[in-house]
Amino acid sequence: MHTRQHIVEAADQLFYEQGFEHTSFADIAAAVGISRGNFYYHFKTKDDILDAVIDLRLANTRRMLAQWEQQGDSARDRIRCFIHILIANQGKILLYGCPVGTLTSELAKLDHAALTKAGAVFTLFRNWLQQQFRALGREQDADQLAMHVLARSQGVATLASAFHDQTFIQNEVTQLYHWLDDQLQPNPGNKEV
Amino acid sequence: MHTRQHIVEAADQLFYEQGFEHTSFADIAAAVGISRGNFYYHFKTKDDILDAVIDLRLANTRRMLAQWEQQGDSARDRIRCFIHILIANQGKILLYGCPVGTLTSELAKLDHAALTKAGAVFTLFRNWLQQQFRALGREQDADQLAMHVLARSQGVATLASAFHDQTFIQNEVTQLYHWLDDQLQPNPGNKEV
DNA sequence: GTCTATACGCCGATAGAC
DNA sequence: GTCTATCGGCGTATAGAC
Repeated sequence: MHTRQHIVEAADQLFYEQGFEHTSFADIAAAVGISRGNFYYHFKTKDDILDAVIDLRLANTRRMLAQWEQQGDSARDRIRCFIHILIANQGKILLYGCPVGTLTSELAKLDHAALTKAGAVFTLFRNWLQQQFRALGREQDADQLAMHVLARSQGVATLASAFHDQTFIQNEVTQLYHWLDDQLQPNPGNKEV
Repeated sequence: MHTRQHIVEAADQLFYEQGFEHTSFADIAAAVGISRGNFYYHFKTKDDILDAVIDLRLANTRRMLAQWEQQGDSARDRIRCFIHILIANQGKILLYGCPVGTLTSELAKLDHAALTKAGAVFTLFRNWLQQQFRALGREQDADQLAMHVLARSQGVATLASAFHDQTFIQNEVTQLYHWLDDQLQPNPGNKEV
């Protein structure tokens, strides 16, 4: 029971830092402090571990979104919470990129069955952001705006990791905040969606 | 001589579609139509193949950028050439994402020595875009604008692949074109960059 | 230059003792 | 629940014939 959760948490971290395929049972076992054999009492296959890891990420994401929902005063502030992840997690992002984006990319290339499930984490963020933009009165293009924010964040994470550039994250986050405020007071001369 | 180039080209494609680590010598040998043993006459290690693949990508990128340099009438048109890759390669992008971004992400997680070299492809685009923005009179923030365009493109590729959404690419490319034109006629009310 | 045969290690997975 | 021992397969890489 306790061990199972330790395995999932260790795998979650290792899949992020080393990649899914590159992480072996030996790696996870060493991180948890158990033998390789004991492993199969808790999980039958490696794919089962991946499944559990994605479930953990889905649960963690739902909890985080719910927390922002209560914490943020306005939809604007809540969207800013999302954008702020780039700052809060910048240390890990500089080293390993975005955990959601890099996992889906890897699974896509592996043609792995869990790709759809991994993409569900993206969908959680997408729907949540969509909801916020609807609250801002952007019913018609709420989803487009949500995808735009997601894409901008992904790009920032990828480039920041590739160039190990922390200042770049700061710059882009500032621009994203400005972009968000531009969406609040629609300017007729502004061509941005 | 001839075989060597075949190997590099096949590896280039397979590394893109399947990932570097997931691609075995057997995969490349099968694609080229040679035996695994013959392989080692041309390359001593798998890392040597990766090195040659990155060299190929660097050369191809330089050629493409030089072509845009001649073809495009204005710096604006040349930057549009870059953005247009998302449309031109959308089929492969929907399946495998961006070849530059996904390779650097993978190598970063593998802690691979070739990571820096792989990042040089990004730098080629970055410097070229920087040059274009300088030609547009944006000397002071040319690099920031270049990184912004790179990041936006990366994000679009990642999300398009995750959601297999072709329309999303179209939308974001249109927005990028608008953003670019906004940079040409600086609007005092525009808070972007 | 290209082939076959093979060494050697790591991986995922299983069997069975404790 | 946890362990040790072990299997079969695939991976990179080597040796040597043609």
